Amino acid sequence: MKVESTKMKNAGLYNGTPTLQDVAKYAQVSTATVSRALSQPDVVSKSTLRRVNKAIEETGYVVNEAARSLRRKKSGVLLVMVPSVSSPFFSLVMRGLEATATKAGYGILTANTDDDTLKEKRLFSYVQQNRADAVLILGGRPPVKKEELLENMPPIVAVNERIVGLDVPTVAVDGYHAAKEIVRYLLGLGHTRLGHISGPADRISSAADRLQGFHDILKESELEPSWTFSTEYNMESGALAAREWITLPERPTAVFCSCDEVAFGFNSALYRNGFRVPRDVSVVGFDDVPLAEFSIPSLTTIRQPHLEIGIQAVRLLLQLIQNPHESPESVYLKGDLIIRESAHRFQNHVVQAVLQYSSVDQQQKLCAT
Amino acid sequence: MKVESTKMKNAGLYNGTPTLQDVAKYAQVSTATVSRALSQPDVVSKSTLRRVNKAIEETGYVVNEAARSLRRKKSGVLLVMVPSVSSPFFSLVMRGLEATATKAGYGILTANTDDDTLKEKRLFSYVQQNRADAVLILGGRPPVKKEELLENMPPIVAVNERIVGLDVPTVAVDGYHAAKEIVRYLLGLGHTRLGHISGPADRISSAADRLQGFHDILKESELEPSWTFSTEYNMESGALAAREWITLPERPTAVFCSCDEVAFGFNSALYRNGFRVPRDVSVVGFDDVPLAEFSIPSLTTIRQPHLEIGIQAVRLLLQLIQNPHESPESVYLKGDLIIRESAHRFQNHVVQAVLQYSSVDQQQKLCAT
DNA sequence: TACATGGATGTAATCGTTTACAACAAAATG
DNA sequence: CATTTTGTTGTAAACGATTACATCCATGTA
Repeated sequence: MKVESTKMKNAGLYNGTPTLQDVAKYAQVSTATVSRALSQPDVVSKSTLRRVNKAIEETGYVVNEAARSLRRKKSGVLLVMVPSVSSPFFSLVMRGLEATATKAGYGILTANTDDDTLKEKRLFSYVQQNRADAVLILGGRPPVKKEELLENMPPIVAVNERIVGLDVPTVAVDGYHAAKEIVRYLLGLGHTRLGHISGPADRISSAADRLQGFHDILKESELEPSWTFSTEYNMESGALAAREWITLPERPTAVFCSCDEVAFGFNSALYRNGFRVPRDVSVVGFDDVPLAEFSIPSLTTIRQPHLEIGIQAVRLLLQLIQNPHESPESVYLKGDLIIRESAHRFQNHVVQAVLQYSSVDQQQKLCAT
Repeated sequence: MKVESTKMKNAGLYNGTPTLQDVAKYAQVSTATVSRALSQPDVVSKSTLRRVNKAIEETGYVVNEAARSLRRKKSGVLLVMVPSVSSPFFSLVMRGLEATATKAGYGILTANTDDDTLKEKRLFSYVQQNRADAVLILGGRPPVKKEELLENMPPIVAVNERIVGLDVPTVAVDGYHAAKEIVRYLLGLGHTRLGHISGPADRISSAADRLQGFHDILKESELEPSWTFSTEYNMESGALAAREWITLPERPTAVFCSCDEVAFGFNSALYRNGFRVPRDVSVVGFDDVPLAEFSIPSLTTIRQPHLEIGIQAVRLLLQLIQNPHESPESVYLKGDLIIRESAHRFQNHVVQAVLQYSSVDQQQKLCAT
C-alpha cells in the first residue's frame, strides 16, 4: 500500500460538512471515482468501491443536491400545483403522489395556487429556476397562458382534471361513466325525480363529465332532469343548493351531488331545516373521502382510487421527463360505487325508514313516548 | 455611448435559457453588476439598474436557483415534515405555513412521514443535502435520535405539538386551558358525568395537555372523571370508543373528544347503534375543522387559529435561520370555544330536544303522522 | 514480440451564481 | 491643490458536484 501518512492524518480533519473532495482524499482516489461510485457503481472496481463506501461512511458524507442540480441540470423535484391542499380529496391524492415520487427519489414541492393567476405564474417559474423538473397540476387550471407555454414547456401531467386549453397527459377517474353508474343506482331504487348539484362545469372537466353523465343516463331512461344547480366544490355550496331545494314546488326525491363535500353541506343545511336524509331525500356524493363513511348518514358515493391516481400520475410524469418529445397516453381509472346509508328506495318514506334502519326505528319509539 | 455593434448583435442570440452572463453581455456590464442589481439594487447606479432591468426583461432571464443555492449555501426551501398531509387539521395548518413561507420567498418541501422512522431520517437528510434550510415538524415526533442531532442541528420549529425529548421552539394552541374551557362549558350545562376520549397522551403533547386540562377542571369542581378512553387522533378510534361507551353501566352524559375527527367517529358509531347526539349524549371536539360546522349535528368545539399557527411558526423559523444561536420563545395561542349543536343542557332529553331544536320539533311532528 | 482491446482511474473543464477585492472616478475635505 | 472619502463597477475565485477525455495497465491475440 502506497499510503502517505500525512495525507491520512489530514484526511480526518474537516471544517464544515464533508464534500466529495474530502471523501476522495480519505479514500485516496480522485473525485471522479467517488462520483462514479455513487452514480454508476458498476464501472468502479470492487475493491475501490469498498474503499470509497467506507470513506463515505467514516466521513458522514451526503451529496450536496444544489451542486448536483447545477451540474446535472436536474433538480430531482416535482412541483405540485394544487388550488388548496386543505381540500380533503386533493390531500388524499397528494399522499399517493408523494409516496410514489419519494420512492423514485424525487422530492415534492407543494404549492397552493388559490386559483390565483399571479401565484400560479410565480410557482410555475420554479421550473425555469431549476427548482423543479416537472409539474403536476391538480386543479385543472392552466398555470399560464397557452401562448407563453408553447416554447420550452416543461413536462406536465394533469391530475383529476383535464386542463382546458392545454393538451397534456391526464390521470383521472372516468367521471362520466361513474356518474352514470351512481345515477343508475338511484334510478334502480325507484326514483324518478332526480336532481344534480354540479360543480363549475364551465371551468372544470370533472364537473362537466359528471353533469354530462347525469344528463345522458336520464335520457337513456327517457326522464327529464328534475333540478340542476351549478356551484363550486365545497360545503358552503352544498348548503346553498339545499336552500333552493327546499323552495322547489316539486322536489327531487334523489340528489346527485358533484362531490362529497357538496353532499355534506347539502345534508347539513337540510338537517338544520328539519329535513332528514335519506328519509326526505336520497343523497349521493362523489370521491369517497374518509368522512363519507363516518358522516351521519354515511354517504353513498363513488370511490376514487386516490392512491392509484397518484401512482399513475407520477409514472406518466417520469416517463415524460425521460422522453419529453413523446407524450404518454392519458389514464382514466374506474370509480367504484360504494353503497351506504344516504340513499334508499323511493317509497312512503316514513314507513321505509322504519323498515330499513334500526336507528330510525328506535328514534320513532322515542318520539312515541 | 460606447456601444460595440458586434456585441449588440450577438447579445440577442441564445442557445438555451438565458443566464446571468447573457444579461450582462446584453446590458454591457459585468456579471457582478447584474447579480448586485438583483440582490442589492441600492448599490448600483440608477442608470445601470435601468439598463440591467431592461436586459432582464428582454432576455426573459430568470435566476437559476440551483446555482444560487450552491453559491449561497442556502436553498430557500423549508422542509415540512407531517405524519400525514391528508389529516384535515394538518392540511389546514399547512396552508398557513405555505402562504407565509411563499410571501417570504421560501418554497415548501412537503413530506409525509407516516410516523415511519426510516422515512423521517431520509427526509431529515434533505437539510444536509442542501435541499432545505430548515425544518417544520408537525407531528411531535423527533425525526432522528437526540444524540444524532446534537451536532450540526438545523433550525427546527415544532408545530402543534412539542417534540418530546427535543428542545426546540414550538408554536401551538394552549391545549390545557382550551380543554379546561370546553369542559367548563359542559359543566355549565349541568353535566356531572363527564368522559374523555384522549389522544395518545404518552407520545403526543397536545393529547397530554388536553387530558390534563380535563382532569384538572374536574378536580376543581370536585368531580371524578366518569370515563376515559385513550386512542389515536382519527375517526376509527372515535368509533371504537363509542362501542365501549355503549357498554358502560353508567354512561357519561357528556364526552370531550380529543379532536374533531374522533368526535365524528364517535357520533357516527353511536348513530349506527341507535343513539342520537346530543339527545343521548353531549359531545364536543377540538380543532374546528371545516366540517365541524357542517356535520350532523354540527360540532361544539375549540377553534384552533390554524392560519395564525402557520404564520407564527414560519416567523420563528426565519428568525432561527437568521440567528441560529438564539432560540426564540415558543408561542402558545388561544383556542376559542365555538358553540354549536352537539352539546346541550343536561335534562330529560326528549323534552329538551323539543324545546331547543326546531329540526327535532319538526321531526316529532313527522313521527306523529 | 508487437499490437489491439478494454477496464479502471485520473485530469480538468464545466454548470450559473455570488462576493472579496481591486480599480477607478468623482466628490468632499483640509 | 493634495488627499481622503464615497460610490460604482469589474476581475476572478469560489461553491461542490459531474463527465468528456486522456492515461495507464493488464489481458488477449496474431
